[in-house]
Amino acid sequence: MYMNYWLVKSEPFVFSFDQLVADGRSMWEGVRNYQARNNLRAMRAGDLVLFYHSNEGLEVVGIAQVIEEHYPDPTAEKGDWSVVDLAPYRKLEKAVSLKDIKAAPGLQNIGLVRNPRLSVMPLEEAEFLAILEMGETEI
DNA sequence: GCCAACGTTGGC
DNA sequence: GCCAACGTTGGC
Repeated sequence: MYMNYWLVKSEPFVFSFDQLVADGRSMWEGVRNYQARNNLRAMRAGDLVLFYHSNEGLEVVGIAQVIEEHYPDPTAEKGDWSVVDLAPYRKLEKAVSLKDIKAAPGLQNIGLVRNPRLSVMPLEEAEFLAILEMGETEI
């Protein structure tokens, strides 16, 4: 079975990975960027999603899993926006910093570096696995 | 807190 | 449909 890999960003003081763990699941709401929305719509149930803390932390801290594919964003008052539901999958043994990602061979083209403002992005399998390895975590 | 990069809006 | 102006994101 083919699986897609993704990375989402969240400001930890707004919604952290620990909060996702505490809640058990979360609707990924509020995306108002077309590229990010289209990425949400391409997510399939079971896909794994790296969870990155932006603004504070600046590190990948955990893995989430898509448990509900896209549906209309109930928080959108107008426009054509989507959400997915995510559940916590695993916390990384060791957080992987943006600095280390930038310094890693093979991660030079990762969306996180090339397009730092995009909040939902696809990852190559090799990129996903490289970050897991840096995080000393196996799936 | 600054500012660069990018996306969106709106006048023409 | 172009492009200038503006707003937002997010690293530093």
